[in-house]
Amino acid sequence: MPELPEVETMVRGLRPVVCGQILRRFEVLDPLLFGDHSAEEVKDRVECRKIQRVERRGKWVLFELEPGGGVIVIQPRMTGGFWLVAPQREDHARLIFHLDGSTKQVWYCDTRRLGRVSWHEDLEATELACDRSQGPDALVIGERELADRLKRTSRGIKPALMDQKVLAGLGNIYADEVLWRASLHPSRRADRLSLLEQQALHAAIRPVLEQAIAAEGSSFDAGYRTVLGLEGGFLAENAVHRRAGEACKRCGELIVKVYMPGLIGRPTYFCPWCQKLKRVRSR
DNA sequence: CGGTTACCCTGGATGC
DNA sequence: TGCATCCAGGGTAACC
Repeated sequence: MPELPEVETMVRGLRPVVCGQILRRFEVLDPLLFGDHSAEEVKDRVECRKIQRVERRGKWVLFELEPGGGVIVIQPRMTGGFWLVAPQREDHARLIFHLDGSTKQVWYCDTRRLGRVSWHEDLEATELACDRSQGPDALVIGERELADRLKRTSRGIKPALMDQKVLAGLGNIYADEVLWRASLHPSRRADRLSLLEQQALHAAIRPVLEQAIAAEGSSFDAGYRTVLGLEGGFLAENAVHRRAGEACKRCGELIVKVYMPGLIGRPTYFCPWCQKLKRVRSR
């Protein structure tokens, strides 16, 4: 479910309600979600501490507690999400943050239970953990840095963009949208883009993500919702993802859906006219 | 080492 | 209706 725009939307929704509040009780309904530190251990450290800030790094949510409380890091992965209102499916609730404020509790729900919860002693340790599995955030990365990182892999440009160690935040939906905007075929080799193509690619990332954030992310089926239970609107205005058979907004060619090697079980959508794999030789 | 796949999970949609 | 199969916003361990 959540890629960068969805997680950013969650964080923006959580901040005004959660920041400055004491985390009275950290109720753990599903201890399977925890990593190095057990649920009990985390409870001991975070309960009765003030939540100072809520931040996003790539697709991760960071709850920074007052000194001594460390940092709770939640990776929603495919189906994790936060609810300020009672969740649609209360049986999918995995955590409950009990607070003092007018919003008494914040639910964390995760249908498929693929999400993970970790805890780190302080900001420094959190930073290290983030850097170990994530590259620069997609909203922050510079053109040169992106180009340098793409030069280091011979994979297709789409799997490279989805690799969180290359840059953090893009997933299946927004990789498709960024590549369409930059007019690049998803199977182009990441290390063989021209300078112009590198520039076009970098220039496409921010506008796509910002438009998606403005729309509060992408919802379909029973998946992602905002913290208030609302659907994100981006898939009503996007270019290619989940639009197989529709006309390309740029050239009118029909959007296709393919499964590319290296991306198991994840469909790719693109415009075969705008996003050509090979240059057509003119004669 | 880098690239690819197998697998972790569950529920809704689709097909027979 | 009932049951099997497929599908899905992610990430990582294990394999070649």
